[in-house]
Amino acid sequence: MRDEVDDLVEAWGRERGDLDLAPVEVFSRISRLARHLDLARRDAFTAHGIESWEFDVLAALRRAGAPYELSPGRLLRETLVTSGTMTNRVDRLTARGLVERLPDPRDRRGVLVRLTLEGKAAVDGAFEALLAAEADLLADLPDRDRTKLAALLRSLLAPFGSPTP
Amino acid sequence: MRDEVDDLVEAWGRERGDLDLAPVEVFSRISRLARHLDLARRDAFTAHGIESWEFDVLAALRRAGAPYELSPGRLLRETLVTSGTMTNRVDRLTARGLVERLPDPRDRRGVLVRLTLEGKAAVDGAFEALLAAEADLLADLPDRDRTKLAALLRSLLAPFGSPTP
DNA sequence: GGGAAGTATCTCGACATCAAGACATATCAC
DNA sequence: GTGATATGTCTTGATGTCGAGATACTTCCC
Repeated sequence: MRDEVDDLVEAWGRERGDLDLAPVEVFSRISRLARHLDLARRDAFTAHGIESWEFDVLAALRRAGAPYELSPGRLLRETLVTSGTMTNRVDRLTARGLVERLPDPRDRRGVLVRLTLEGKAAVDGAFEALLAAEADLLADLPDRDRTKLAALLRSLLAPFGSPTP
Repeated sequence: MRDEVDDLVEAWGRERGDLDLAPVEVFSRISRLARHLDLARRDAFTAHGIESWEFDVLAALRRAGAPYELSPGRLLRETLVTSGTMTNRVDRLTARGLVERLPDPRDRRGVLVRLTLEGKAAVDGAFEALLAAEADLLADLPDRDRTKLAALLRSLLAPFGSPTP
């Protein structure tokens, strides 16, 4: 089975036969898969009326467990966006009634963002749809290969370290 | 070795133990690796004075082979951006002297974008830097594992088909 | 306690991208 | 040939993100 990257590597090989293109075989595929996944995610979510950036925020709150509250600072570290962006996102999610802002009782500088019941329902539905769509993409891969793939990816990802201190 | 996604899966497992999280083990790692790679790319390129979007365009021209010419339409299919974006990018690359616009001799609606000598030097230097940076990330992975990883990724990517008709 | 430094959040301006439409030229059917 | 449709590129307006700065509160140290 041939893929887009085989073409890419072939073209580079013609032009720069002097270089070792082995890294491209791995990383180009990862980048391209990530792009296709973004589109698949988008599709899965629009069926549930939410967008990818909304899912990112709601999912972080959902994973935190009851009472589904996190500070904006924690949220921006989880989702890797800047503070200005997070303010904007929380504004829009509040307007849609999926989250609400509360004063932080332990720090009067701070705020807590809390999932509403409606937000919890939305993120749970969207997550199930996402898992279903992703499971489809893995349908042809034997369990054994899937496990091996996850392990190899882990060994590449682990050195980057966790972004949540 | 533990990675960010192990934490992620653990958190989801606590909250939604009813779901099969196997797809997350694969696709979350791919998405996160892609993000880290973007940053690594950015670093490798800034040392050579160009930005990631510039590399995407210049590399497409470079891979095409001499005389390093492609139409804007072809470029936007290669780089997956819209036509407005490509117009803007070619404008800026032209201003920097890395590419030039020529009328297409075979179609008077059309234009050809051609790499300048300066552009060719820039993209070649940047590509070598990128390969070096990526090779570093693979340093701890035995050749055999790297090959296996590339093959598994290919089997996921192939069904998406080639974007260049 | 009082002042300095640190932390948390929000505001504002700049910018790259997208989506839709405008315009010019090519291609096809008759 | 002529008209209708398709194609290729550029323009325009809206939007989301980033980065830097502003503001408010807390914490640390003397």
